[in-house]
Amino acid sequence: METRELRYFVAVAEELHFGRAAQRLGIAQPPLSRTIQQLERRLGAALLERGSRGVTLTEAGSVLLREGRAALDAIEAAERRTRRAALAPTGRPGVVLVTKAGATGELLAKLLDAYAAEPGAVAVDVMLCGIGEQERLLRDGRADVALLHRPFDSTAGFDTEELHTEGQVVVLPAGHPLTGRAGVRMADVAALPGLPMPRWPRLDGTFPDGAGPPVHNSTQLLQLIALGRASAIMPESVRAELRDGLVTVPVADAPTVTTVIAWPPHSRSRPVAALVRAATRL
Amino acid sequence: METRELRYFVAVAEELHFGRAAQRLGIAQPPLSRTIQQLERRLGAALLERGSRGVTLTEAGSVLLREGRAALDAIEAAERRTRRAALAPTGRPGVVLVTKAGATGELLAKLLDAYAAEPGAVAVDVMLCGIGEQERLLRDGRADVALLHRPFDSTAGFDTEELHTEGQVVVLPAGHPLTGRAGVRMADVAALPGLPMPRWPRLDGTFPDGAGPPVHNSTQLLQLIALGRASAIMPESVRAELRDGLVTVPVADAPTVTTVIAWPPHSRSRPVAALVRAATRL
DNA sequence: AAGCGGCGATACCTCTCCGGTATCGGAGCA
DNA sequence: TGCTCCGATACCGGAGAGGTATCGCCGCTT
Repeated sequence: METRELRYFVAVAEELHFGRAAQRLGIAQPPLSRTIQQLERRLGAALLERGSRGVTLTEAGSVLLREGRAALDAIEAAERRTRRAALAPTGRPGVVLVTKAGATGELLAKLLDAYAAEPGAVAVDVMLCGIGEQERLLRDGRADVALLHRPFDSTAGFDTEELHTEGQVVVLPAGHPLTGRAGVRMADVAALPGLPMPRWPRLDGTFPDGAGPPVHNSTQLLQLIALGRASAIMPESVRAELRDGLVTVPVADAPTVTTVIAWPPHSRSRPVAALVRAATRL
Repeated sequence: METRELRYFVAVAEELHFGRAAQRLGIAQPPLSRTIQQLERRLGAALLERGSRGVTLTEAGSVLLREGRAALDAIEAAERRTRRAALAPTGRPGVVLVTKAGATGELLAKLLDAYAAEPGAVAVDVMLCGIGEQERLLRDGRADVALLHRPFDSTAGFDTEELHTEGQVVVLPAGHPLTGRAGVRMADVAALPGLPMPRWPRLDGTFPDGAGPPVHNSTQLLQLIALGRASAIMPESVRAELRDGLVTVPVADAPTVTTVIAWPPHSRSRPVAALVRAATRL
């Protein structure tokens, strides 16, 4: 199977429309139709059901969509990492570390310091990204290593080491009645009147239904809380970056949050290994 | 990057010789040279150092070899799993489970029974293979799920669930002096006079250096032990399949062996998920 | 029922590029 | 100074990728 065929199929499977897929690929529709037919013939499998009511995926088609995306990511990763390896004139390509903006501020600083002190340390580019983007960046080779937070981020398919585990706190506007309490439970804060939990965007950019305000990053969120429009359950370490007007109360039965360092299993290059070693020693 | 280019590069990188690589690929040498040059130009990276003393990999080349192999495996896996999904006329493709021959006999039987009792269970093809082959089969799509044994097998890049943990025992010929002991330590059995530890083949089929007899499977090994030519440290569960003339003694400080069920992270098809669920309920 | 629009398949052409053969050029070696 | 080994280059023929024009089918409209 050629990369081109796979790219074409994924486009059609995502659009479920040959014309639009062709446009997206920057080619005409007939060669696309022909390529997909060829692919189906070579695989000996019907991938698409062409009804008059548009195109649908067969069972085999949805398997190929899932697996094909992963394969295309792997190819893209190979390409990008090779390019980066070649850029480094000294034979020591830099490492790209990705983490969520606003999280792990202190831990990250300590990690970078600890690694930089090692003999043979190479440059570490820090990349900050939004919620849920890290996995994709790690998978397609734009990043080499990531700091993830379980259970929010999925670590499926990566090697990981646990770095830090912490409880969660509820963040409230100063002066809220619960503020005086030494600790609360999930049930106490699940539906505070007038202070709904915020909604975070999904990977495709849309928001789930619900009462809470949509937010894109933790700065927005903290501001909304200070304004008395929301409350949120967050890892303890947000305390370090709290502004005036915000108070935290520990939530006894909230799931604990574990910060892990993650990397693609095949890419255990020397710099990544050293970075992981430095991290586990913190 | 096209699959063809990647396949060609991997062949050359493995052979370190354009002529032999071309032969292996079934093409002539000139188109191969040309394709590699094109790939290098498009990547903007020198992949191979052409010296008069043969070909060597550059830093970027070894990155592409590592990543490229993974990518090719992913493509092969996509192809195979799609073909298999299409073969099943009922919309319920069978699942291929792979495990080492001679291991996990009882556990496997229980797992298959438990899964078969589930509603909507599909056919499970059991594949038995040699040491260290499972990971490759899982990665390139010939298998969907595997029973692995940590710490012997690497689970890098797979999702896993632990099923069973057990200690290890030393297997000795009946009548050996240590036989009467209730337990021993690693130091006691590390170098028994006349009973060396066997040597298992590496992935490439060669054997490490050492005194012990080379063996390919546990039947051979147990026979050699019965003949008084070797001893071995193995998981407790071998007791179930011991023949006459063999005795086991627990080894207190041997690392414990964990049987895990593993699957590729992207391939969480419904049948695989059901199989994993059945396994964790055992 | 006839007409129309949307969409994928087909027909046919062009040109790129893949693979083959023949040959070159440089490095080691006798 | 040849000889050999090996990768690069030159050049050619054919498969195939992509383009345009058009067909055929289905559903909707009037």
